[in-house]
Amino acid sequence: MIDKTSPLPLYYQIEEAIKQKIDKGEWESGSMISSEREFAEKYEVSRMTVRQAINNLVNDGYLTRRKGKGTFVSGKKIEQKLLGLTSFTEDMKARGYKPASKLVSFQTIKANHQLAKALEILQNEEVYEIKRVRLANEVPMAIETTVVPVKLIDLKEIHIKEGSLYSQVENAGYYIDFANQSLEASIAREAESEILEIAKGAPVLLIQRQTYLTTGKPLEVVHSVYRGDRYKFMIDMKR
Amino acid sequence: MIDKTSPLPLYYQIEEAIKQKIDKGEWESGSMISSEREFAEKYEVSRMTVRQAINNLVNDGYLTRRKGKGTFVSGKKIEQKLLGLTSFTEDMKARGYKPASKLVSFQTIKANHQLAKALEILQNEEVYEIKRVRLANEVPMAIETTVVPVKLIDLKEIHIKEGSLYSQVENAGYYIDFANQSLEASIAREAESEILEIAKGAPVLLIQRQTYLTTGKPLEVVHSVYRGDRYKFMIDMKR
DNA sequence: TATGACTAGTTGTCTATACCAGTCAGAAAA
DNA sequence: TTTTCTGACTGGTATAGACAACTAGTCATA
Repeated sequence: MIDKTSPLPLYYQIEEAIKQKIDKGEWESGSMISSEREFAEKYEVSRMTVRQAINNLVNDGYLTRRKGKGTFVSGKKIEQKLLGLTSFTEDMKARGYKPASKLVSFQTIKANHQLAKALEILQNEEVYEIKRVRLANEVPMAIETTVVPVKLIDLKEIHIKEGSLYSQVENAGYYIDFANQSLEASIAREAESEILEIAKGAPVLLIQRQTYLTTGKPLEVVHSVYRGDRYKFMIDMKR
Repeated sequence: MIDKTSPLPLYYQIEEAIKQKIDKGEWESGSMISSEREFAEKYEVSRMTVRQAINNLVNDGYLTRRKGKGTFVSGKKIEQKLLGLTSFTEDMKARGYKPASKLVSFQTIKANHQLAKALEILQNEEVYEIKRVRLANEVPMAIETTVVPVKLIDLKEIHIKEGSLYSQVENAGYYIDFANQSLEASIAREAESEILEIAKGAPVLLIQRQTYLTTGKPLEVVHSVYRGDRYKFMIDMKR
């Protein structure tokens, strides 16, 4: 299992062994792996060597440590990777604007055909629809609509107002598996142009994101409309 | 300098101390920092503790280790980060389209005021202007215009046709320091609409990138126009 | 029935030490 | 003078052990 005579470092061999188990799906997202001491005993190496292997996997996003509890297989994170493009709050702060988010509406509606298909639920099933306006220095910059199936999770408006949807999802025991996102230029429709205070037909950026859970089911569909005249996506590569 | 009675871990205090020196510019890119053993002696901690601090900074991209030589303040990376958004070729392949790039023109022109300012050269100085059309399955998807000061590097058309500008830049002994990129929705102008085979006034995505060398001078200005109706930026987050 | 103390388990931090593996400059040998 | 070797430096790997901080369950007690 581990070859002590190999020129490959021990920690690296352990790292690969663990990574394989995860990639093959033998160890599922959210499940606890052996403790550091157990690994050390099993592979007949010191605990620090096991820690080095695990550290690398934590850095690569494969594992998550919880002090006092253990080490767990990560749900695949999207937040960091999306950040560069979609974390409006961070983005605005970095540019010296005051970001704000206004909850426009929070309601349960019945899924139409398109939504039902995207979320893999039946037509007319209930979904939460969360509409927010994103502001920079009080100026509306984008409309963001998030849709989540009701049967998946019990959402409270109060929590939406302050915290992250994703933390509520993890509390409910779900883990995000992957997401895909698309971005395209388009033209403002009437309802959007009013909220964004731009002319109908003005250029806008559409961003759509679909997020999937480890269960294989979709968690959410997010639809964002950014005004094209004021909002520039800036991506700084300064380190 | 380091407070051994503080509840903050020692490695963390060291980490912050080093990070500060770098952020403040006291330690320049490419310069060597003290060896691990020197830090250990200076802060009166064990070498392993210093290593933990340095490890974190290496993971964050602040430092680079070179076995047998020392630990150095990193140059800032861009290519990987740009990839997700701008490597048209990879992007198209991943989606199963056949990407192609057609060189429309390669010429030296005199910089106008705006270009001169962006590239930090004098007005009317010579610059290379490289215009390409990006195709997917023979359909034009984007126009890309790259402008580089002539005095910076000796570019050959033949090399532009096949290889990367960046490899030529590194061959000439220049290194990219950082870049910034902006992305916005806009409307196609006449010249663009013709090449992209869309209507004048149709929505397009504008992407602008400015790249800087470690010398502090700008290397290039890249201006891209993507058609909004056909091109979607897809960003997959599958790990 | 609650509450609090204890305990066994986890990861987190830190030490002191050892040897390995590159790098480079200067001393020694050719 | 040129080449080779050696030694002193660098980071890389690995050990064994200690104690701290945190979690969750058990068990005795009020």
